Parts: sequence; structure tokens; C-alpha cells
Amino acid sequence: MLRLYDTATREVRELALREPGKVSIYLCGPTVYGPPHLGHGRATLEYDILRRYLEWTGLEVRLVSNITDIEDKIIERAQREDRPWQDITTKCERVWFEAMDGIDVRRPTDVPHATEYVDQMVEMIGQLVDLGRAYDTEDGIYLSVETVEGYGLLAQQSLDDMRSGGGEREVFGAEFKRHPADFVLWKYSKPGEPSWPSPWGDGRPGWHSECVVMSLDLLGEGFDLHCGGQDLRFPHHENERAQAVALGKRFANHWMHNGFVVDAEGEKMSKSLGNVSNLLDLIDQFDPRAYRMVLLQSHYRSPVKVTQDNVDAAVKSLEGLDAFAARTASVAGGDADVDVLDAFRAAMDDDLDTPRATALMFDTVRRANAALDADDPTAGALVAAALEIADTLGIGVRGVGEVPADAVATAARLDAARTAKDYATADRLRAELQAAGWTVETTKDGTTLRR
RNA sequence: GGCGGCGUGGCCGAGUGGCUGAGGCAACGGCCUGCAAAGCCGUGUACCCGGGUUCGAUUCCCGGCGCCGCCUCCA
Repeated sequence: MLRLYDTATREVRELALREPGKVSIYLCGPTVYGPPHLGHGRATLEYDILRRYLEWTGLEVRLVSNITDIEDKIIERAQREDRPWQDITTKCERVWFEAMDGIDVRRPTDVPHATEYVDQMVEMIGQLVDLGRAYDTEDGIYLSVETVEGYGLLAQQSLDDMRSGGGEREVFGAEFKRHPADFVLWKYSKPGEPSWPSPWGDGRPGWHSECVVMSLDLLGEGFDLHCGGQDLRFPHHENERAQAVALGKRFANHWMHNGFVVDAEGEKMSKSLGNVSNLLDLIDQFDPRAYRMVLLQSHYRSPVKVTQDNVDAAVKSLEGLDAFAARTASVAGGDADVDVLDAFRAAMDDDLDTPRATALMFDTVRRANAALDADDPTAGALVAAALEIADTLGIGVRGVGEVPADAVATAARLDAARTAKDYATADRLRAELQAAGWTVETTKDGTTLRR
């Protein structure tokens, strides 16, 4: 069974399932106001790997991931560009999923939108007000964090400690709040801003409310796993949890957070730094599988450097995998080596140790190649195991694929020329094929072509 | 000021009180090959510094130095 680090308990512990055979996961999705960046890519890729692995073990996974389609930054951009805010959200959502398709991240099973849940948010906020845990101000409705037991669990810092030091930071909405950590649940709208009706006045929901309402609606109380980037740990996830606790509801049973994407100097990547911080650019300029490979080779909780060298190395390693797939395309697909698969499972069950799993995969490829070279009958099982691991990790390994008839014919003539020891012709034909973009591999069994 | 993390070979990046300097990339040597390509085999005297614990520490403890993250924008 999978053991995962839990941010709430600060230990690696078994991911207990509420319902046997089924996993319920909530992943905080994007706010759609701009193009997806590398950080988005990392989070979605890490949880895509988790999901594929869970499914491979035979579990039924329900993965809910929201789209935040109403938020201050969306409104700001709409005003700046003088166009309807829905224009921005629909366009950005489309681009988002194009990018996800590009890196082969499977769609979540459910994609709720914040704007579809405003009524339920209003209802929830009403309950919090009734309970005396939220209060009205001229600015909006705030949650009183002092009324929440265990506030600071995910921040790993008590409310008292949180601001015990450097208090020089500006506190947003300080003039209205009872406590600096209180956060807005409902924001009253200014003229011209999108708004929805509520018992307290027209406005829009605060960012932290949608995920509570949507996760509880779609997954129900005590769902298995809540995940997202490290940066969401506090305040976003803390504040989600605070609302659920304030309501007296059981929330996520396990909290998972992935590490940051950092630049060459080790500093957290922000939108304004680095020339490939846009995910679409990365997909465009390199093998779209490369980013996944880079991530697989380090642990999901570690910071990851996305640099030219890293990406280049990943691209090269993928080429090796593709060559392996091409070479083994004709190897009969027998049962995968059980020991290898067991080792794979052991690695993944150990807090998703993808570096170990990936090392195992490459090592299995090496062993399979050696067995193939030696005409060893165990080769088939090793080939099957290596390819099964690659598939489970979401690495779309490219084998020979479709080769057009004329290229096949040229390859056949190449082989004929070699048999006749007419090497001048053979070399000419090979150069011809290479010029057409083919990787030509000539072996004693004949010539194979791949892109 | 509070809380947390990190410092490993040419690069990236795992890991462990001795059995691994995993794995990827790069480099060098060899095998195979008509030549290439692919593949295989081999080559690298590492663990920030100073103490301590120990038969033995890169791994545990203490103290430094350096870097990073969070403390209401953020995946």
C-alpha cells in the first residue's frame, strides 16, 4: 500500500482509503488569467504520475481539479484590457487544457468551476456567520481564525508564532480584520465588477472558499487526499481547512504538497524570471515528454531545476528509450518480470520514489538489451517490465510507428545492397533516408527506421 | 524576528552508520559493425567546514559557513 508524506502530520504514513478500492483526490487547479507556467506543469505532472500509478495498482481514482474562474487577478486583467472577464477565463482555460494535453496529463475526472458554485459558497458562508465564526465588515465577510481549532496545522506554526517576528509586512484589509490572519470569504463588489447576490450584499467569493465547497460536494467529507504545490500549503490550504473545521466537517485525510520549480541559481521560479517559464514554450521548443522525465528523476518534494542542461539530458534519455522500444517492437509481449514489477511497486509505495523507479526502469532496459544481445530467453519478460513501468509513469515511449511504403522499400534496397556487398549503394541509400529525417539502424536482422 | 529545508562526481540527482559513488547526461577505453546507428562491457580515490559519539560517519549529535522556502500574489 502507498505510503505518502502527510504535511499535516509531518510524517510518511499510509494513505488510508475511506472506501476500499477507491481513491478520492482533490487537486487545486489554476486561476485562469494567464498562460500556464512551469510550476503549473510540475504540479499537474506530479499528480498525473500519482494517479496513473494508483490506477495501475488497480484502484479506482476520482480526481477532482477545479478551475478558479473568478478572482481579483482576472478582474484586473479584464479592466486593464477592457474586455469581458469571461473572455479571459474561457480563453485561458482552453489554453490550459491544450498545454495539459501537450504534456500528456490526463484530464481530471471532474473539473468544477468556481462560478458554478457561488450559491453553495454563499450558503456555506451563511452557516459560518450563523455559527459566529465569520463576521461582516464594510469590506466583506471574514473568517475569524481564532475560532478555529488548530489553525496553523499546515503552516506548521501556531497563530501566536506566525507574526511574532517581522511584523513589518503589510496586512491586507487590516483596518477591517479582528485578527491579521483572518481572511475574506465574501468580497463586496465595486461598481463595474462582476458580482453575485448574497444576504449581506452583492459581491464575489474569496479564493479559499471554492475548494472547500467543491471538494465536499463532489468527494464528500473525509476524502482521501488533498494536494497542490508547496505554495498552496499556506495560506490557501490552511484556510480551506479552517473553513471545514469551523463548519464541523471532516476534511481531507491526507495532505500532499509538491516542491517548487527553481531556476539555475536555486531560486523559486516566478513568472517574471527565466525565458522558458511558460509551459507552452517548453513544449514547443523541446520534446514535450522531457519535462516529465526531468521531474521523474527527482523527488516530488525536492526543488527541481529546469535548465537547458537538464532538459537536454532528459531528451537524450528519451531517445534511448525510443530506440529500445523500436528494437523490441517485434519481441513477443509476454508476461512482465515479476521481480522488476515488485521492485517498482516498492519504490513507488515509498512516498512516490520516482527517482528509484526511474533508475529501475533504465536498469531494466539495460538488462533487457544485454539479454537480447545474448539471445537470452529472459529478455521478453524484462522488455515487458521496462515498457510497463514507462507506461505507468506516463512516458509515451515511441517505437517504430508508421513507416511509409516508399521508405520501407528504400530500406529493403539498402539491405539488398549490403547483402551484395555493394556498400557504396548502401551508404547512398542510408544517407537518403537520413536526409528524410529517419534514424537508420542497420543490424544483421535488417534495417529499421524510426523518427 | 518566528518556523522549515538544503549543501553528494564534469552537470543533474538518489541514497546509506561498513554490502551503491543508484540512475540519467557528458567524457574516455574496449567489444560488436564493411562503415555508421543502436546496444553491451569497463573507467570516476564525492559526500560544505570544525568538533563529538562510534571498531567505523557522507549518513547520528553539537557548533559554524553558505544557499533556499514560508510567515496572507503564487502550482
